[in-house]
Amino acid sequence: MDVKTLCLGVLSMGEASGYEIKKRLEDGFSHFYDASFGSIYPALNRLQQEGLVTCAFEAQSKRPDKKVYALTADGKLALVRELATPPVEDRIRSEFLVTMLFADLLPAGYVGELIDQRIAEHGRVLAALTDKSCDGTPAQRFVAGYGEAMYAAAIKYLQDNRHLVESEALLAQVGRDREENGLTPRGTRTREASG
Amino acid sequence: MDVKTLCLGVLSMGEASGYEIKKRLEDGFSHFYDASFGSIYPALNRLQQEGLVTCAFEAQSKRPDKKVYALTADGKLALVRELATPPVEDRIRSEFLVTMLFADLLPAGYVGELIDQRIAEHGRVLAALTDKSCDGTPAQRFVAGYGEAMYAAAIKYLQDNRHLVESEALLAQVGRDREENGLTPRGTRTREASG
DNA sequence: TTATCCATGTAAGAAGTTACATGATTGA
DNA sequence: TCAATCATGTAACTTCTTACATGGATAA
Repeated sequence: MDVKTLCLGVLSMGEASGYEIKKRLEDGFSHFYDASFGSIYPALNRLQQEGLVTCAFEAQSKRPDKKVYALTADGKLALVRELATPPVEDRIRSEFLVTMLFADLLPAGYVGELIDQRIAEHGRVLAALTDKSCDGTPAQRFVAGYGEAMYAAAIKYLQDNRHLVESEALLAQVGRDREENGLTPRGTRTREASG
Repeated sequence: MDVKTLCLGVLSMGEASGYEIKKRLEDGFSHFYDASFGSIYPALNRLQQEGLVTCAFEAQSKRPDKKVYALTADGKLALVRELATPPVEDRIRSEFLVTMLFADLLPAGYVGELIDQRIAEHGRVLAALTDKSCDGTPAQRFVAGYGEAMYAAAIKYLQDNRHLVESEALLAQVGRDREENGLTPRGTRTREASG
């Protein structure tokens, strides 16, 4: 699955311009898939070449001209075929969690700030999703609700367990343990060699 | 943050070869960040050129030779500097959720199977994480626990709400609604134009 | 005997992001 | 007056994945 499929999907809910596709991805998709203009516009052009979408040029006064795309029968087929291939596993890339994993290398206050920010940001997204999960098709509510459940669980977990990465005393101890075990710059290696 | 930083991070917990770094990422990181050999080996070579890691060659009998990397003082500094820059938002790419969003284009039975598989797979990962969240540093338990919380919430949500994307009657209705609104192949556009 | 583990590396390519170019309109 | 919205597109670049090359040891 790639940006082309994503465009086909958005278009299956109604015709749209590239710009509008991006907007619709932002509010409704953005927590589990995203794409930039730099990938959407080329994708739409390729899709048109392949006959999977049609394009209607619309001149507008007071606004830049628009190219409104719509699915063709072939396009809908291609979308269904794509959707019928088993989805690959979720790919998640969380710099936040990497940072938390090495929290003992950072000032506890900074770690606390990061968690505060994260809770606040998740709260905002959660509120936005809660609005959305009331209307739309059942499938749209399902997906919005999924996001809600995830963000709510994340907030709760962070609140209940932040002490694990914020406790200064603990962190200092871990720091000392590390000195003893792993981080000597060189030369002291034993074990593991010459098996 | 990139694979180089990830390598520095793993090495901050103890020296390792490229192969071992990959293994350690797989069990402990893989649910929120991953990297392939094709990115790890070049990363380690660059890191060595930059003086952020040292490399000890270890000849092994009965096994291929090994290159064991260890952080230098500069490397640890670089890691801390990286970790101190605010993490970018999580990037999540879920083909599963995209598929769910367009579930009405697919046979309900197939959608049900996908959900069953997802619940089973999440259950496996959850069990693996539960083992891990008992030991390790507090930070490691924090991150493993975060994963646990997410997978548990996902499983519960799927069980409680799968009817939203599996109900045949509803889906058929949505399908008909779509015919009427969006998917006419071309020409019928009104609204939205010439604003 | 077949597959998997160990172990490193390169090269080609996919897929996407960022930054830029262009420019009127509108709201703060 | 400054920023944001609308609107499309290209080019350079980054980053990572996949596939390949190599090959002994071991477990099923």
